Amino acid sequence: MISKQLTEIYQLLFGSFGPQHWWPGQTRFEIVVGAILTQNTNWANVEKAIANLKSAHLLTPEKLHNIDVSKLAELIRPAGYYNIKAKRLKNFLTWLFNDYAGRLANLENLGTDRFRAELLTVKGIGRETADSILLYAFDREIFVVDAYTARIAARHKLIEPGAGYEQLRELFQANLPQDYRLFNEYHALLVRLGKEFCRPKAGCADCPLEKLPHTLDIEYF
DNA sequence: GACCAGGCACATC
DNA sequence: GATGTGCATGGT
Repeated sequence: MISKQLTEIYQLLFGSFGPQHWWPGQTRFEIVVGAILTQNTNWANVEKAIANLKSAHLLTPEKLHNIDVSKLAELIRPAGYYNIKAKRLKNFLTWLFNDYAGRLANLENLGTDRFRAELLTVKGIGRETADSILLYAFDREIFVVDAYTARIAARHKLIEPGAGYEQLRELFQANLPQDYRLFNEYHALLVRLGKEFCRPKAGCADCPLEKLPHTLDIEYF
């Protein structure tokens, strides 16, 4: 059974790495901003951008909604793709202010399906970003899929090669206990594993999943 | 200097 | 629906 394999993987990862304390962010808004800034970008660079926003005392929906997009772009420059990401942050804020009075708390009333669908209408918020916001900022039972998740699932033959985002999300989401704390920790552990053992040029020596069935010659993407 | 990093939108077939 | 491209910084 898939659920048994997923549970075994989780136990091996947690036993080896321990709790990852995700999401690394002080406030719900900081989590949302981080989710957008980390798109295809190393987290260390995102931290620099967020530090800039904090230093300028701009890390609130009101402040970011009101500052000039070019000023915002300059502040988040270390995160890379800074022009497009500044627009994406603005798109989120425009939606938040137009439809929800600029208050994240007003989003709490949304059912998860509706919430996800609405996030996906914002240009610049795709599936992974939406799901990260839902899980890590709003404690919704949505499993976040990223490049590491896909690599690891492929490497351990949990899913057919070529599976898409929704199939991967379904794999984890439907075969685990419905607990946002578990989804939170599991995804964080997969990223930890991916960074250390399941990336180009990384070896499998001392990988916590070394003894599980796997293949080395997978395509990275 | 090449390669990579917790994606996404858009064009094109 | 699948595939290709632009977007950009900072670490290895």
